[in-house]
Amino acid sequence: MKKKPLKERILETALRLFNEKGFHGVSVEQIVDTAQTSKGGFYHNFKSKDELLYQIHDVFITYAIEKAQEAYDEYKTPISRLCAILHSFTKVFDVYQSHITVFYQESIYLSNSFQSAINVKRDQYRYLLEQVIQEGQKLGDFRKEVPANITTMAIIGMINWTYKWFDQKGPLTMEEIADIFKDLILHSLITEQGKPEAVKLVKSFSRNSTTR
Amino acid sequence: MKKKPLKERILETALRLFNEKGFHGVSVEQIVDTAQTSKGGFYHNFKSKDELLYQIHDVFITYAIEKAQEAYDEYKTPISRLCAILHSFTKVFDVYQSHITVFYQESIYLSNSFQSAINVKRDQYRYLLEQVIQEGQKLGDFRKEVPANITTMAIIGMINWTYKWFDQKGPLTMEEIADIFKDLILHSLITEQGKPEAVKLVKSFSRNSTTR
Amino acid sequence: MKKKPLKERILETALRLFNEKGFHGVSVEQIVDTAQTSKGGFYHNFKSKDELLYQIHDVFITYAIEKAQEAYDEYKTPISRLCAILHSFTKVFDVYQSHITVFYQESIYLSNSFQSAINVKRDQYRYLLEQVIQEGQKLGDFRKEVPANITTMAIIGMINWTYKWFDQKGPLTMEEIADIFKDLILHSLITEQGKPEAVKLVKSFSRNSTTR
Amino acid sequence: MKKKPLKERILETALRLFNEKGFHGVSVEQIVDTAQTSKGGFYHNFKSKDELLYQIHDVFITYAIEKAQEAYDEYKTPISRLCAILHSFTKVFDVYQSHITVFYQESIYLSNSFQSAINVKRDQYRYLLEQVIQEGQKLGDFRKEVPANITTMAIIGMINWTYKWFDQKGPLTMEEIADIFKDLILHSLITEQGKPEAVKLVKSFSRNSTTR
DNA sequence: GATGAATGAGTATTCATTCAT
DNA sequence: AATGAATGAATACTCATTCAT
Repeated sequence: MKKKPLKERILETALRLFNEKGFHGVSVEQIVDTAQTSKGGFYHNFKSKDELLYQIHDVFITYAIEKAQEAYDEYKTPISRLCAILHSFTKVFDVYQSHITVFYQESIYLSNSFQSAINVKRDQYRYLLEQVIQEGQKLGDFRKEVPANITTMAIIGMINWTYKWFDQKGPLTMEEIADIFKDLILHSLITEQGKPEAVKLVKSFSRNSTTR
Repeated sequence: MKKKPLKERILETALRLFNEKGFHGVSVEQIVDTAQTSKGGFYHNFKSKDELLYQIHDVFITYAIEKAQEAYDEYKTPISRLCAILHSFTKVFDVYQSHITVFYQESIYLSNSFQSAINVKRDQYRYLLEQVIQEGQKLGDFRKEVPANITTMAIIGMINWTYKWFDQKGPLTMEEIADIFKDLILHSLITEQGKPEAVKLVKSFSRNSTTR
Repeated sequence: MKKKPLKERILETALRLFNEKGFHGVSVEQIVDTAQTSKGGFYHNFKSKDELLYQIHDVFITYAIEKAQEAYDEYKTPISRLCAILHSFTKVFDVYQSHITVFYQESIYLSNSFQSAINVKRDQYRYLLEQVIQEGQKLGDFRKEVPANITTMAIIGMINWTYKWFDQKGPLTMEEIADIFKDLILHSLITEQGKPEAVKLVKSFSRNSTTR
Repeated sequence: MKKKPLKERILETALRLFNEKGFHGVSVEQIVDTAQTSKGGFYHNFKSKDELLYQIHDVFITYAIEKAQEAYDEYKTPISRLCAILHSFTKVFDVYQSHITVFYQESIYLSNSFQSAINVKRDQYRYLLEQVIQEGQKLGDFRKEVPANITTMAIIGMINWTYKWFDQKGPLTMEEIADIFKDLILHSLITEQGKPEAVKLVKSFSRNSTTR
């Protein structure tokens, strides 16, 4: 019956429960009962409930950076890279939706040492995106009027907030939403110079250009 | 010495503490000690710790809707209304930054009845913004290619996320950030038809138009 | 029925139980059950089980110093002072036998800060006795061949060890035992010069002197 | 690398740890980690943590009795026997200082059956010393005014208490301390008749006698 | 003989809430 | 209105012990 190793079983169970009721709404007892193990089994695998929370954070943020980095590496122009990074987030979302919720909702409760470990990776993610925007501005594809750092945070906010409202069973898939985000973000940043490339990546541009 | 009424003192103290350590990181005892009152004083004013959390939520969301509604009412065109609503958020931020953090961080821990009360108001806020976007699309000022509801959530995410990173002592004021957001959002939505009006509201448009 | 204040009731109950089963052999639950109160009642009065242990220590050692100091102050010669201090311990024993057992048995488990607080007082007690012996050696009443500090520890050992074997229901009272200790100790320390005074304080000396 | 047999390694490690932190301050896990073995290795050699504690007790008390008995057997007069027994304790101390601490500190936590096994040997030790004193009193070497049993406990207390304060790195060796104890004890017990023999065993007596 | 994952009863402690004063 | 002593259910965590390998 129980195929999966205990540690994994605990992690997944905890994740699901945290996602439903929040970190503080779930007791270790509930976790071990649901995961069909014992207190001992839990603490044999995790030093504390806090460490479990950290691991959930770490799994997600590590994966998110990895996917974003892959997206960055695969493409060579700022516009295509930006689109690819936005798109990469849909993959993260597919696999780790629950992690994301827990990540943004409960990170305040991580103990200090765990928190700084996470912040390092969080910053890496932000930095990657900011880089792409700066490169785009340098090359003249993106408007220079908006500061790269604030723009980065605006985009990150737009993306991250989806964890609050995205519904798996809703009318749109995460991929479709990502396409809309790409559309909005490219329109908000692109210069005349960048439009030809954008046309290939976002449908609405073509119409836009032809209309003109 | 203690000028303010007890209830207010408790609310403010709790808010500050919740903001620093999270709802679950603060006990009623800490609140009453810091607010220089007693357990009795607390429970005389609040039915439960949960109700206190609710009141914090309610104060903020009520104020946010009010300001957004004022902004809506004061202006008559979608473009100016959108700008005004974005701007209104800076006022909310100035007064209620701590509330906002608690609101987005801890709402999961509100008991069900409180949660639905809050959700009603939360939806009102969202609806107001969505209305403006739909009106703009109808009138041809905003692009119809992007769905109004997703766009609304994108904007809300962009704005709300600021509570995670905005720093009072940072280089930019909330007002300056709001101007950047206006710039980004208008560029992402506006049509050729809307540009003349946008020019008056956002600096960068003028440059944009003349360049062309 | 319950006349005594809760804190006192908990202290006495805990003391009795610790005395019987040792600090680690008694749970907070057992204490509160026996003392007819609740976990909350316990922790309202004591920060931790450790603090309770500390208080037991402190009550005893404070009383012991006080009685020894009184004995010291009441008499003026080293011989009479030594006898009085030995005698004072019987009073301490009468009132605090259980405390003593816990004190010597469990002090290793006090947390560091508590431990140093106790050690300060423990040293005071030792110092008082050592003073008396040094004074006696200076005046020529006590033999100078034995070092005062080791002699002090020998006496303290002799006295303290009684907690391991003294039996309230045994054939001898603590007072009678103290008389025997006085006898042994004076004989082990006294010089020819000191004997006249010792005669008045310990019976066996008279016989000793006349026989000669 | 690991020359010693596992059981011995565990015993020594446990002893050291118990000595530092007390029986309850050390977990089986800490023991096996420090001793570089496993839970299984532990329970293969000891039925329980309790049995390990018992073995520490037993090793020490058995050795102490053996040395005291050897001292008793080697000499034939009460005075020389008393001195030899006091001296024998220094040997025990050299080899088993940690055992002694654990013995006196933690014996309360031995389970009943183990406790009675230990008490039998403890009584043997006491009995041996009491015998010597009674013989001395019978022969007229020791004063009859003091009861043999209380005197025995006084001596045992004096000796045992050293485990609380003796410092390996202190100014005096255990042997020197034992000499002082011999001095004090003989002075406290000896009669005129016994003095000639005591002179040979304790330096200060000679001075004493000549002075007279 | 040896391992270490797993157990689960037991522990100290916290904390929102009540209520007599 | 205000106090703070008292409650007791709930919580995270420990640890001696077992057992399949």
